Amino acid sequence: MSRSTKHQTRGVLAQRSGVKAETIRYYEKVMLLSEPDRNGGGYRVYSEDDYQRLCFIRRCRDVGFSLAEIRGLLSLVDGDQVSCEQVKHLADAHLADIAKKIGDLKKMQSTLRELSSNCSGNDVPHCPIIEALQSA
Amino acid sequence: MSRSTKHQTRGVLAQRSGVKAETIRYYEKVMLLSEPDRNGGGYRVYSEDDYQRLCFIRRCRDVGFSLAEIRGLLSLVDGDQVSCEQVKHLADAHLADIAKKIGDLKKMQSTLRELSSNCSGNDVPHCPIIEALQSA
DNA sequence: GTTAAACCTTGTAGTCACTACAGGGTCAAG
DNA sequence: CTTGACCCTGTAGTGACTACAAGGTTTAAC
Repeated sequence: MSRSTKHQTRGVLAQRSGVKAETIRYYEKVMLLSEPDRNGGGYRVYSEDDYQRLCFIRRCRDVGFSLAEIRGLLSLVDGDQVSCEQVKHLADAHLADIAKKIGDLKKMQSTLRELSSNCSGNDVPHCPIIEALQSA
Repeated sequence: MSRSTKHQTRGVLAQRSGVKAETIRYYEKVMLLSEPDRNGGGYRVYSEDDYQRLCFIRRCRDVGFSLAEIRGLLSLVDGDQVSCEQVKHLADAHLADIAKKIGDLKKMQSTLRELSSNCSGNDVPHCPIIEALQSA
């Protein structure tokens, strides 16, 4: 471990990882990240391993995993007990979640599009969108 | 107003509207619903107008409007100043939101699907999903 | 050497839209 | 008259942050 990799403050880690500095503190609080070392002034000092772990978390968030799901994935990684079976199960469950959310949003979209298409957008007192919502 | 329409307790309103009883109390707290009359024992007693308003709110929620957006729509309705212009603007802004959310979810979906397709799901120690998330 | 900016520290409170109690009071049926 | 289903209040919890306030540290410039 070179000296430079231990010189990362929270802000540097934030910039490199794309995770906001305050969010890093939050991840520490909810124990996704372990408590880092401190320098003389009490500043957090992060290692390259911390950086890797944070990037893993960010990528998981990017594909929509919840922090609870990420905790599960991390415990598999941490325990050296990574089996495809469990990971694929988590991923596929999450894919089902995503599909459901997309379905729900598409339903909203088509309903609202239909309402909107009946509405001229002119400055008239009777709005078909409102009327539909009032008595659908 | 007949006697029966003034006899609705919170539970009855909940059942009829499909909004949970606790949620009705919450809507009163955040002032989407005005404070209803009370009976001798202090129970809330709702009118048919309250029912209509609650259904309007529920339909708005069904198409994904936030409570803030609904507040905007309700103030237009309450003020008798419903112009298509403003309503359509709100609806179209919300449609843009929905479209963005669908886009984001689809991106997650395709990324995660690709990861998942590389994973056999067998009980082996190296999982390509995890490896991809660790070093993408 | 000092000073100012830019960073960091802590704890706490706010966001959104509910949901879930605890600890009581009221009402309707039998 | 008792039982059970409903209702009342206030408060705290959810998820995943975000935004302070009130201070301490570091670093760069002058």
